[in-house]
Amino acid sequence: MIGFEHHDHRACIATSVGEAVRRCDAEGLRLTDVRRRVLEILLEGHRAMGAYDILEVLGTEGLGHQPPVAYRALEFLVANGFAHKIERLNAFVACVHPSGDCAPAFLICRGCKKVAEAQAAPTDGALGASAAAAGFVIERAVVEAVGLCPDCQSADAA
Amino acid sequence: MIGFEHHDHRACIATSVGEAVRRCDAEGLRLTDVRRRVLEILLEGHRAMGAYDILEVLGTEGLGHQPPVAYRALEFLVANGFAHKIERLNAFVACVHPSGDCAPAFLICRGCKKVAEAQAAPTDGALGASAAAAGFVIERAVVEAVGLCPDCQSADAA
DNA sequence: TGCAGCTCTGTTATGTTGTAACATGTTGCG
DNA sequence: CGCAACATGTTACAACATAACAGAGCTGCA
Repeated sequence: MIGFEHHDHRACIATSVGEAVRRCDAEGLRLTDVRRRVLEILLEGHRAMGAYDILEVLGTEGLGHQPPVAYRALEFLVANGFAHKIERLNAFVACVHPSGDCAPAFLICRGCKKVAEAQAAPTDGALGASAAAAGFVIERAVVEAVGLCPDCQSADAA
Repeated sequence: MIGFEHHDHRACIATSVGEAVRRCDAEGLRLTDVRRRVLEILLEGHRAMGAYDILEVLGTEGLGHQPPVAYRALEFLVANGFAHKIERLNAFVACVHPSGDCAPAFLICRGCKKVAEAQAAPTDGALGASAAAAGFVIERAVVEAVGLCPDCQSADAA
């Protein structure tokens, strides 16, 4: 899992964007300026960002001032596994996994809004058993846990 | 789990409302007309309903025409465990458990919008382990799985 | 009884998030 | 080139949610 530990952001962004470029190339996807820039913005923030937050940044760079610009780029990124939507926050985060297929679980810090992405296998365990018993077929599942990250626990205690 | 099987709705509603009345009484909570009616509306629908759907019903009954009326009642119900919010749908469902404290997981049918509520223990298993490893303290977690219920699988196949 | 404090309700207005629809570029390919 | 497919720009609006304040009604207490 990529978590709350501090790390080299610059390198993290470069690596992730590089991966995205490579995968788009391999799969015939078009990582255009806007899409790439939105991915970078998400990676730079390394936290959940609203579509309008992103749009504001795009605006200052002359890459579009209207909501659909941001939403379309985000739709592309989410559809292709480069980013995820955090329903609870109406916000988006970059995916931390190079591969395209993941069943993410999120740890959302209510203090600093940072989001860590863990891997979950929600269809295993109690939920999968319940679903199977009910005859329900799970296609996608999201897990969103709210709590406090180590930094914010310290701040809270202080 | 309460799932997609057909059942006696009337009895289901009466039981749930009765439970709510009893618990509010015991805990000094005020289940007012609006709040009680909203709970009934959710139970009658037995599916995820938007705040504005509920407001529309309230409106025809002279119980308020403005968004805050519905949102306030829903806030009360959610805060006290009588209902849950489905983030993915921006919608609400009645809780099917008599007790006040549950860690719900939802099976959301993308065909008919019905929602089944299962119990999950998200803090166990892989997610709990990841969180512990990162030093993250989980306070609440929601699990929302999207798929097809048995009825809609049949309809899909047809 | 009266009134002080609280909770709940009613209402206006507005903020936030997300899309439909259509016009205009841009790219790749025969 | 000329077409088809995809991407972007723009307008307008729909859907979801809340801030802020006014008034009604209960509760407890002197």
